[in-house]
Amino acid sequence: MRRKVTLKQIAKELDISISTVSKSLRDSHEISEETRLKVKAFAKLYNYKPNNIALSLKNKKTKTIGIIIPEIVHHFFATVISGIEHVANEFGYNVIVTLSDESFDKEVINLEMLASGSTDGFIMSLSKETQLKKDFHHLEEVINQGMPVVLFDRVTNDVFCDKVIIDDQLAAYNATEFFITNKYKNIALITTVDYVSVGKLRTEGYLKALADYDIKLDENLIIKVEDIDHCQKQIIDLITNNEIDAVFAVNELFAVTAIKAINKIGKKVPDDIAVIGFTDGIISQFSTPTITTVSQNGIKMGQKAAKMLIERLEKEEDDEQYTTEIIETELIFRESTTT
Amino acid sequence: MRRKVTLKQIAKELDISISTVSKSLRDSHEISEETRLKVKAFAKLYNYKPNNIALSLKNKKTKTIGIIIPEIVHHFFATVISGIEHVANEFGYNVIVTLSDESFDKEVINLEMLASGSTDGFIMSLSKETQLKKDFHHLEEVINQGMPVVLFDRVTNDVFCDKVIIDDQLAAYNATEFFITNKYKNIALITTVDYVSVGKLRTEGYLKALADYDIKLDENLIIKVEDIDHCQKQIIDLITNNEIDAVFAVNELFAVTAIKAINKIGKKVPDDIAVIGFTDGIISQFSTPTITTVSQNGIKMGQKAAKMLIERLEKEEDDEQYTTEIIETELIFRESTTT
DNA sequence: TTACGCTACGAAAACGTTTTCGTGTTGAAA
DNA sequence: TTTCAACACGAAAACGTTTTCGTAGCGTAA
Repeated sequence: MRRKVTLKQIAKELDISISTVSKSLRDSHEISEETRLKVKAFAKLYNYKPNNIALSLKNKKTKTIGIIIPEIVHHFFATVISGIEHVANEFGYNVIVTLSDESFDKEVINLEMLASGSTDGFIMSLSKETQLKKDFHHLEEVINQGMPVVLFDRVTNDVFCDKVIIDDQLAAYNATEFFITNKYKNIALITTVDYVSVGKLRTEGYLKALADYDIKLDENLIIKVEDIDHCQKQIIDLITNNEIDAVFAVNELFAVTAIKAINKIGKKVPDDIAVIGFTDGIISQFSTPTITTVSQNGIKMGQKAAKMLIERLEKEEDDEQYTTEIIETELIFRESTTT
Repeated sequence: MRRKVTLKQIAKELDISISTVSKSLRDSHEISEETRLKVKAFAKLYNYKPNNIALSLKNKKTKTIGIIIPEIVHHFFATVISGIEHVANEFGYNVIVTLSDESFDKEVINLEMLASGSTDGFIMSLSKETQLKKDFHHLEEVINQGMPVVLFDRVTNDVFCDKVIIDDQLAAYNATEFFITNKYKNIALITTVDYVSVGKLRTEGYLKALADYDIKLDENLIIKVEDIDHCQKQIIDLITNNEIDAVFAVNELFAVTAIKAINKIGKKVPDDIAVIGFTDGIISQFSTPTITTVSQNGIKMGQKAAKMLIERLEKEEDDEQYTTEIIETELIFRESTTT
């Protein structure tokens, strides 16, 4: 077993000082060509690589980005990570991923762990519980310590930092508007409880579209799902007990569940009831019928977030000018709607 | 902006030595109660947290696990990460994730980056290109340097280390056997090219089942997909040009694509043609019909891999006894088959 | 001969910890 | 009064780098 070789060992072996070795490897002009080449040859032979930890300690930079998200087993978040990772890699950064499991406490613990020197900055999406509690002290703390934070998707106005979001309200508005202008009149909404920021915004978009087109709001056509794992009954009730011709769901899962419910009562998608979902994930692409959906482009969100963070990390003066980047969405038409 | 406070600053502020501060915080009996409490109060006030980097340097341990996988936008890998992350967290480890994008070079680069002090060990699944090239020097290198590696799912016999796999061959055998014993005779196989280790094993399981039950092998019923993004035509050809009553697909995507192809030519799943897939992911759960599939349990794989790695990390003497853990699979029956 | 300026290298500090060892002070036992 | 242990603390090394500064040796110009 050949342990990693250090500058000290090379120095000892070559009977020169550590400084000389370091300088040689960094091509300092202070060192004679002869020594320089000798050191480099030796280093190459022994496959010397500078120790990242030592470098981090010295430079007070880890070249590492901390990602804290509610969960990873969720296509959207996976795509965001993918986007972040690629940009990070390009700029010589690594990413360290932790999951909050939608828990406030875990989010705090993970944040504090990583903030103790492990990362240079954070890219986060808030846990449901955090959004519910509206407690952002942990974020303010790290920001106050000079660590940049970029929030994406599930963000809050109460924290001052860079953000990357989509215009959830507009996207929902557009989807609803599509239904309206295509003569659908009884448009149901399957959304989340209001404390989930994106759910609330999407609900608002739906409401605004109805209002703008003078369509009377029927509260019975709106359901707010609390527990995503047990949404089925709620959705079946909605479909069976109301005369509807269109469903707008604020995520894929609700959309596909709605479609299955519609099939179950003997109606057809899209002929009897049309469906639009949110998030262009695996389900939308492969369900039968494939689902018309609002594309969220997690990759692009991740890339943008990473770029914003790295840019802030690499410029020395910290300006307090925070920006909120809006990633454009588009309606992707598939089989669950007709035009 | 209140920067992170260090031992040195506390020492200076309290006019005592760094050692005393450190010992106080670690509840050393060497320190008088008075001093100890004073220091602790001060540390709490200023929210002192030991710097991870400094600790890593001193202890020669990072408490970090490196994960290198082909891609993250893939439900199975996401579940494995989830499993790893939770176990890691439980034991006080963080995980740092990098993606090889199925590229040998990126796998090597990432491995070397992280091996330079950033992590204590690795959990990996090999990239396709690596499996094709059969070049594992990078792995041998880090193992040789004393860093434990645990390979999962896409592994190789050429590297000596701990491994976590499922019995791909047996799982495929069982799926095929299910078809056979239920009177299906013309069983098609949609698999990958042979250099993907798991694809090859699953193919072997299929072949073995046919052989054991004296079913004549029809080469036309087997297709090996090279490019997963353009498998559609191949699959449609298979379905249209052959008299088949069952399809075994080595992943979800192939399975759902087959189902869509079957529907397109006017046949029904499962009545005309039954389908079994592999990997119990989102697609299998939400496609219409839902897909009978071999459950791979990525969570459990991740957990097991993390436990094996951490166990090796935490015991000082390194035995050279490597084990290969086999995670049991099960056939999950859904709507794409009848019994 | 003296003075000076290069060249080529080494010593040491710094990053933030932990830990070993040394030591001054105190109190009690002889 | 002397001796010794116990107590409470500090100095310093170590982890692996980079970088600043100091300097020995040498050649050259005055």
